[in-house]
Amino acid sequence: MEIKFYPLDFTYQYKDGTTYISIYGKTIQNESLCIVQPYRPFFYIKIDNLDTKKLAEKLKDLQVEAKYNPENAKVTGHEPIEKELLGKTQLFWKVYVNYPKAVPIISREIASWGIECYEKDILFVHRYLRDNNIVPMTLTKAVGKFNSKSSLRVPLFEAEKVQPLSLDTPPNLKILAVDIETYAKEKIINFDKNPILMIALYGADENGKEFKKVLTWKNFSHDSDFIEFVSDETQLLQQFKEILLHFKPDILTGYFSDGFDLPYILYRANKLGVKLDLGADYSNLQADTRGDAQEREASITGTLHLDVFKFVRNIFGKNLKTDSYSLDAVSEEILGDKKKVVNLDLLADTWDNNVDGLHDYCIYNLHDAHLTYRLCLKLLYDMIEFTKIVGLPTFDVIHMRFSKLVESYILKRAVEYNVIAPNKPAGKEMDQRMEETFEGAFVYEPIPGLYKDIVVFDFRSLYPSIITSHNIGPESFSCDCCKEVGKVPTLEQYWFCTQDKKFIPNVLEHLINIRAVLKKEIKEAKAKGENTLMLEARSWAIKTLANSFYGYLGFFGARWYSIESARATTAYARNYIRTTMAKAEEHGFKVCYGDTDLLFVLLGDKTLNDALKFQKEVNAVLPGTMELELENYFTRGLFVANKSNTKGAKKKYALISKEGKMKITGFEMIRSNSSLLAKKTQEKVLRLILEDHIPEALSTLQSEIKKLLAGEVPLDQLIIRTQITKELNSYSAIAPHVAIAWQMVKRGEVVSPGSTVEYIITKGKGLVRDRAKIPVDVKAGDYDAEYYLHNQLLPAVSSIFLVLGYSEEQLLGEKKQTGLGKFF
DNA sequence: TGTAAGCGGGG
DNA sequence: GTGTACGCTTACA
Repeated sequence: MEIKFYPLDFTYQYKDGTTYISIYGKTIQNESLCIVQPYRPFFYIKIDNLDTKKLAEKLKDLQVEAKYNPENAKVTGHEPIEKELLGKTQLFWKVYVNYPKAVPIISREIASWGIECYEKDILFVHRYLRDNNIVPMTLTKAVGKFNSKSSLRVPLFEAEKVQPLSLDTPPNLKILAVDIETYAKEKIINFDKNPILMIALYGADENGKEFKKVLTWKNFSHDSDFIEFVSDETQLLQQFKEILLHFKPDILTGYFSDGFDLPYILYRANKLGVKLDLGADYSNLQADTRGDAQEREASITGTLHLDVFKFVRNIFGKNLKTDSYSLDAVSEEILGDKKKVVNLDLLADTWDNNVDGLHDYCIYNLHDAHLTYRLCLKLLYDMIEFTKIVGLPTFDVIHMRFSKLVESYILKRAVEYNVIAPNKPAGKEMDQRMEETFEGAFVYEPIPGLYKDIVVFDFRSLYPSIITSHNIGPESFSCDCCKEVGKVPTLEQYWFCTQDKKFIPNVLEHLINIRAVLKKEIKEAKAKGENTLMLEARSWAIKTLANSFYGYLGFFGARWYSIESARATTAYARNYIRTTMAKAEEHGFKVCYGDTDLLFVLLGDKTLNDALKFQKEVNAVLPGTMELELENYFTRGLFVANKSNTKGAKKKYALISKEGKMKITGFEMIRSNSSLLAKKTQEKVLRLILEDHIPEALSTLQSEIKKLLAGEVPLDQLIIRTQITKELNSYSAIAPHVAIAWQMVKRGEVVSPGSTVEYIITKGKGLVRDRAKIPVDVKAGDYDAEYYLHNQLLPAVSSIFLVLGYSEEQLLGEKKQTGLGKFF
């Protein structure tokens, strides 16, 4: 018979001389099951001029003792095969062994004979998926029969054939989020000493019905329908297990559940003798309780465990503004919702002495689970799209950094290209690679000033398009045929083949092509008013992956490492931006700025049409997929000088479009630790200047100064926020924010690293830190105007006015204006 | 100025 | 798990 299903989670086992892949998934009828199929472990060896007869004999007799394994490691067969390694087609043997763990054992032995072994460290499940082109999360077909004697928690299907059907993904997955609260008197997390006090679960069943629950083991009066009391911690864990087995989530999610919640649950369960055999095969919850918490992984066979934090840290965080990946910060940015505010330091005391106070903590606990659930739901599209491109289990994908994602994608494509993967570096080679460096992008030093009529061009996907257009990669480097014609500009000892398109640039080009198709689809779907979230997630996934190829080629741990390729890519990029600048000048344009792939051109007495003509001319000679795009036209742009000297600051400018939209880059005063007064004034002033109202900008600033000095600025505009980054007593210098933190501690509040303190600098004499006060204690007007003027307001705007010819003294009205307010 | 340790997340 | 293994900041010689 034939079944259609979506694969979610994978494992393998060895039984009676055969290794079976287990695929846990859901059928299109929404039923969970396990599909098993035999698959043989193997790796490759290079057969240069070896005596193959002798080698075959040796392999046949080879047997390596293997402790803790089902049997001694043996070779079970071999077959010759032609494959390409780093651009050269050569003869290899595919060597089969008796079980997956025999691969490293046997290959190590063969390597000691001086024979090169390849693909000996590719995970068995990954190997199976790639060789059979099976993509997790997508519609798949299996042919075989059900085994009525399944010893699993789900039906067992024995497959003769498993094959992909389409890229359709499961329509409804049951997600359950988990979050725990633990007893903690000190800051240190101690699995052994401190019990779990409550466990929150939030999810939705297949009908979309909300499920919410907080389990806890102390009674108190309350009116919440989601709280369930149990007798003790043992029962808490027991009930957690019952709920999981009853709810049967397809996806179990958590926030840092790999490193905290699940390891903690497992540790306590082991200590209290609760068996957490939650796996579909009755295997135990697997979680590391020791070692580096950041690198831990937790899993339940048959259930897809997704730690949202891991996905954010490794992959999604790049396009978030926040640089903290705490649940609070990430939820706020993605969901617009924050954690509930409770004092966790008081939880242990509340637990011991004031049970009625526990209700707030239960609400807090549930809310964390709810946030996690919503984050998982929101990010699931993105996780699935990476799964589909890379072709590996979602669990594995979210644990990968970009280098590994790129490599996994290349490895998948290597199967169809009949390419053998180069080995990972080890020992000396690794050390050597780590020392190799390469020059980055070119940034033009702007002349400080206010400019008008700026046209911004950018090279679309610069690095990927250079790699594909110039055939850059380890296989095409230093070929025999193109020494004269394939030279890299400014790096002439390097050349790349101009004859055949090689593997790496081919793979990347394919990625770029599917994105181009996708972009069209998105446009069409949008025109029809259709939901494009999934397509956009896919497009984003492909773009980020494509953009990572360049970094991958220069990454020391890469199989397809090629520092020359990375160097050539940036050399080409620098050359393109420079020659394009020169060409703009030839066309009579003045260039005011350029950075990596961006080019800022002044129209001067020319028209937008002239600029388009220039663009067309540039594009006419650009090779391959390279393209210069017109990004935008800005009516005004401001470039300021560095603080320490008069040179133009790089990566720091403000632009305004015809529609009045501002684009501000790099002005570091726009930071969370600046007061609202500084932020708002800076923005107002910038806008006025860019809108060509320089006198008004000046008068606005001066009236703000006047208000400030007169004590009329509202206190909420003067609050300064600074983060406490370490334990208070480890600060050697007592800055104002540390002084404030101590004040708060004296009042019984707890200030832990990571928390932000707020303060206002008040009037008076002496040290600034002694005059820092908690905002609620400050009376209106009781602020140190001079401090705010010189430490907040002026630093935010002085570099801006300096460009226009106004010194600080002039801003303060101490000197007459000598500035020119000139245009360039 | 260079290398080692330590943190991130979580209560 | 056919093991690894990130990247930045801070501490100290």
